[in-house]
Amino acid sequence: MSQAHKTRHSDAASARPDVAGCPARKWDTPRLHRSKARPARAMVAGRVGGPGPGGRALRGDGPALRGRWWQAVCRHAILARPPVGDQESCNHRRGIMSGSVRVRFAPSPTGYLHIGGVRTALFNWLFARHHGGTFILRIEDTDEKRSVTGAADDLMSSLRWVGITWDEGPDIGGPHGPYVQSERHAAGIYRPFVERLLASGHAYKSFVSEDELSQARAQADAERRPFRYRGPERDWTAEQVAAREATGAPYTVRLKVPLEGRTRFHDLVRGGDGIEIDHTNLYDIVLLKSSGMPVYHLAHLVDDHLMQVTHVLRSDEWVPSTPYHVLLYQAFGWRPPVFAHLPPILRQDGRGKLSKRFDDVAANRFWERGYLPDAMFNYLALQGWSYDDHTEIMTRDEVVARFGIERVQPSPARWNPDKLLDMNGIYIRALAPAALIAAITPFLVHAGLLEDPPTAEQQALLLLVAPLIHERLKELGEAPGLLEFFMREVAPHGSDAPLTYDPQQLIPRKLDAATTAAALAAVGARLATLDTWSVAALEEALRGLCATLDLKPGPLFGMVRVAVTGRTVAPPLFETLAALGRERTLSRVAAAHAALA
RNA sequence: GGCCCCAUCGUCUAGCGGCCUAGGACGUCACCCUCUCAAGGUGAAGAUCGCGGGUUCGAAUCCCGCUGGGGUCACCA
Repeated sequence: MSQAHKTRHSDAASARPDVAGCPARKWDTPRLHRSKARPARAMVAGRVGGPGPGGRALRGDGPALRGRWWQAVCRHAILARPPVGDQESCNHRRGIMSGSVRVRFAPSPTGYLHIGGVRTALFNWLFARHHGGTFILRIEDTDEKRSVTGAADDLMSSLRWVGITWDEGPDIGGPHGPYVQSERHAAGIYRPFVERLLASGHAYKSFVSEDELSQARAQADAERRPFRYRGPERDWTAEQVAAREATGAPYTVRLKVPLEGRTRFHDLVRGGDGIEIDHTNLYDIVLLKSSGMPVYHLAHLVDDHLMQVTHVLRSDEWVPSTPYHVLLYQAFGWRPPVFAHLPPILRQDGRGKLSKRFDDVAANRFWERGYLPDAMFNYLALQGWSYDDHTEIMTRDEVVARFGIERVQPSPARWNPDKLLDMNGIYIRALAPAALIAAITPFLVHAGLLEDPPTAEQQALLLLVAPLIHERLKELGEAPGLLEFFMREVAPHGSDAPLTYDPQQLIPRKLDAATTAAALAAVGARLATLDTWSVAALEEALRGLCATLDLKPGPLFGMVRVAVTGRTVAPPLFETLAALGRERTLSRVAAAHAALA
């Protein structure tokens, strides 16, 4: 696993961090390696099948093969059993095989996109790319009250940042546009479908007011019984409805859910016999608000049908409302898509879903926190999906080639920032030197350590200094703190106070101020006369001084480190001195010496 | 509360009836390397596979019950 990965993020490459305000970076081919990792038997390309069920990854030769093969067959048998009939189900299979898989990510623009949303988008994207299908982005903004202006743009840049690109979407259009529901509503797309349901008796106009509803709900709560609204209007005659409508009373359109029976649907992630719900647990959901705007249940379904979506991969929380959707498909006489409900990502403390209140998970903030998109991509791919028992670091292409719903777990994952951080470190270390400099420069500029753009002199310094912190970085945002003393004559940790010394730090353990001062004076004298200011010469000189002063390297180098950097933790000493230059080194050593007087 | 889903080390996971005295990774700890910190190396601790019943010659793997956790019950998505 130590050789370079040659192919990376094919179609995502050009869409890299062009996030608003996000610096463009140069993405060299990283050398991903971690010597601890095994030679990865799973990396053998032959194990990864081509697209389609027949060619899916049938890994694990030997006894496991049969099991996996059967599982694959069974999963597809599930596809073959949707409620509409054999002809239709064959289409499903054909769909996957012929590469006509169509999936979508359909967020609502109610604010920032969080990491769980990105994961849902990612799995859809991976599914589409793996099967050579189409990935659609659709904005579901049918909630006038909650929609936030600018949220859609923000959300798109979050997706682009991790390298998720769409084939059809609001900004690029496509054969089934527009891709924003409010625009589709304005275009009158949904109305005919409501009329159709009304005409066929699958839906009805409901005249209850919101007040009446909340009252009824409150009463049901008080009586500790479930509230499941079934409008009395569901049995009204056409005349009754017309009469009421003539009064100008506002109404909603509700789905007339059958009072009896059960509805079943299959789920690719869970498998088994599917999920079945008794109609007595359902109610007559609103399809059309009194404002005339369709509700999610109706809008998404009409759009999925019109956009010929074949597979719905969405978050777990939609399971309870899926029966309504199935009923709606039946009412329209349409073939439902294949459902796959993705496990949620739980909060770090495990209590509930991810939320901004408890974890810092706004997707659009990760780049500014110093995360690499590749690291995020890799981490997120592993939240609920795995390849085998040991392969974790994978390029985009590898994940695309290996991804499959069969290996998506039904059980929840938990947000694990430590793991992400570790991966980020791995990806940072894999950056080529030039890529590292490009990656950290915006952070240094932001911290006021570099001009924007950096001067030639600053660029030269970066070239010298960036490699010193390369393997010490886990977040790019740590760069300013680590490099600050190269660029400013100030105290560490962002303070504007001049460089000052804490004698406690300056004086090594078991030494006193006088000895330390004497040693620093000797260091100053020696370095002042050094012939060549190079790493090798510096090391030779300082090691020589150890003998002269009868000090061990630890204490001597330690005090010089504090003198020169103002801190006890810093990059390797000789490289640091070499980069800092003779003049600044000597003046700081002198200043430290003075501080001990 | 009703309904639904889920259940392997602290966390992410491997496991598809015998390859399991349960494998890997993160995190933790120790040691090595070493001018500090990292990185790297070696090793350790850490899971009676939530509990209880079955089925089976054999179960982490299949079935049932329980418990626990999560989701959902809007003119929000």
